[in-house]
Amino acid sequence: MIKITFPDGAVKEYQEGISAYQIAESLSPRLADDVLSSSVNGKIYDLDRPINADSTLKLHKWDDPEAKETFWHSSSHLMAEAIKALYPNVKFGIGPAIENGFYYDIDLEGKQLVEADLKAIEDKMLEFARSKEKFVRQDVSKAEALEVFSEKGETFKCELINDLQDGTISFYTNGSFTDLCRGPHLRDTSAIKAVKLLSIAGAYWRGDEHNKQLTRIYGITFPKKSMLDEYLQMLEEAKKRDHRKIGKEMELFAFSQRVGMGLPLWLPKGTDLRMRLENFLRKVQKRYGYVQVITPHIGQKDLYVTSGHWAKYGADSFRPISTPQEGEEYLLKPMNCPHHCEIYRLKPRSYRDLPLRLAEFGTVYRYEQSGELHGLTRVRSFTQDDAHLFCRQDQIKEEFCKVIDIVLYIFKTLKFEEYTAQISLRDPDNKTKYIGSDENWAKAEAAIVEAAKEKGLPTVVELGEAAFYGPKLDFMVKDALGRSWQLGTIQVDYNLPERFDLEYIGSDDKKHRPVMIHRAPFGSMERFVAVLLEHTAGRLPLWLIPEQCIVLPISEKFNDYAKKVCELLNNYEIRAFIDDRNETIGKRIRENELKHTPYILVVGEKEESAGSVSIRKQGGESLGSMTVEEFSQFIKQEVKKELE
RNA sequence: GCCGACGUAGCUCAGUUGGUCAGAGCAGCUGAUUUGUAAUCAGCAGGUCGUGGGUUCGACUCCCUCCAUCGGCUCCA
Repeated sequence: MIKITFPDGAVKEYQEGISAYQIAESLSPRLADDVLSSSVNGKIYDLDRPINADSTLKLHKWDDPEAKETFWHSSSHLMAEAIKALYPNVKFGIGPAIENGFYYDIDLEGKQLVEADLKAIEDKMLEFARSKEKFVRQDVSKAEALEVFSEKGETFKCELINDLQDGTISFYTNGSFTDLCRGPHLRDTSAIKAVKLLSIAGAYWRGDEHNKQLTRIYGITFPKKSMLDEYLQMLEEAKKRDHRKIGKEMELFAFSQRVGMGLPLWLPKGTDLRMRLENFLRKVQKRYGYVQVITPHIGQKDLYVTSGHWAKYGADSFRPISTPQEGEEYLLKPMNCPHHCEIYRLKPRSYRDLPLRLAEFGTVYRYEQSGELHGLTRVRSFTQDDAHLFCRQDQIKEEFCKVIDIVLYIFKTLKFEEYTAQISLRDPDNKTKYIGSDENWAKAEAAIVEAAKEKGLPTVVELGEAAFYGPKLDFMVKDALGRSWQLGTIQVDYNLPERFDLEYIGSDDKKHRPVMIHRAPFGSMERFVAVLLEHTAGRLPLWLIPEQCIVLPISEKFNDYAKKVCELLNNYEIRAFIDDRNETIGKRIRENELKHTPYILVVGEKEESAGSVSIRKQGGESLGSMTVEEFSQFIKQEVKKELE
């Protein structure tokens, strides 16, 4: 007998070799129907795989991420089976579950697959799903695995097998399709009731563009048809929140082919919004002891040779700008740090001067490949809310904590409740690709981990994701379609101080090397505005929105009064506008509602004689009438509440 | 850059198997109307149907090139 411990702490005894599914059956037939996957001793485990020792057991139903992963992983095998049935000559790459669904990379041997072909694959998948094919696990030796797959001509699989440890290799078979796979999988295919293949894309084998490009098919499946319908509905809804659409509707920003791709044009309302965000951050930064600087948009090539960026990124950047003077070359600045380093170098610095916090809303230019550009989230010209903190080694953690405070204050004010903080550390197996001493790296990494822990951030640690010059902490937020975007970033840098030979005089009267911290709480103004628009679906908070209220005169007779109201409100620094078009009041209300204007002020005879405005809140709620002064006080209160 | 999708007025979209198919709504302009909380009425104007080739008696419709946009991949200081 073996002891099985359940998540609630209960312990039950079972026959050795019992499966998770049998245990579920013993608990309740209903549970056995719903359970899709299990974790044994914290590792995801096939429901039918025998359990041979005392273990902890967790049964996963659809709502658990583990269940979805198993479900979608099995679905990718089901898709592979269908594709193999329809196109027998294909070769397979990898086919994992992803956050929303799954994909499989396939070498179609020259055959072109277009979206119209997907329907046939979907139908085949459903056919196999209905025939309730078991997922059968088989442990194999490395030699055996290689033999099986090389016989089939599955060169990609053989490459994978070669990298695996003998004794850890397993196959899974569903129907006539056998795949190299660690598992786990569903018991059989019958749980997959709804299938949708979403798109075809090219993807390079092992993510390397020097390798062969395979065809990647993305899909998603559900245990119920209604869930698929809901999901597709959700995708439609998300499209409505696309910042590119909202930005166009609200006239915030635009692109022009003639100006150039990826070069955003900020329109008057967008500029207004952006400046308000910048001022908001300027105020916060001032409280935290930052000083503002302004540096040029170009710099001599030598500046970037010194910083090391020319060697590392020069080939993939905008080409140098040459001048009438022979041999003179300038680069569009791809970052602000080298300029700031030069400011640091202007005079001898004392340990008493540190930390020196230089901030700049610095516009930078980076050459992104054309296919990479995406609205405001990925552009070729953008403005970082940049700052560089020059500090002593022993100040790193405190400075880090303060930056985290700023980021959290911004997130709180703008109601970004869902974010993760990604700590990117060195790849411990490949330390050579990083600049800086082992000792310094270790110290910096420890400081970041401690600071994140102290601030209670929801963190994930990614090994090997660090920049070449230092570890970093990134704040990731999701857009309308669930894609993750990096916003705020904090990075330690031991490299630039070295390269620019930065120093300070310590209390010991000796020269020391300062540490540099790069940080940008918004990330970039462009990306931040994009994510903010998707997050709020264009319903920006009152303190930020370009048009806080709109004044509607009932008829032409009251245009003068409406103008007066508007001017008065503007004097109170309230962003009020007037809509005196020759349209019915009903139409003007409708259109301003559709624009999500927070307050609509209607003025007619009653209001003019009382010196008041009649207030309609966005959505239709009436707030009665107030004098112009009362209303301006009211708006100020509301704004104050938002910024608390 | 690569794989796939798409490209008709400023915007959102119709346009059946190639033959009055160049259309609608909104926006714009002109006029009427002077409005009390989600669409007043009438008229006018707007497009070499992304570009350049080709097939055809005839192409928005079929084929090819290129360009742009969109979904991915690679990359992201």
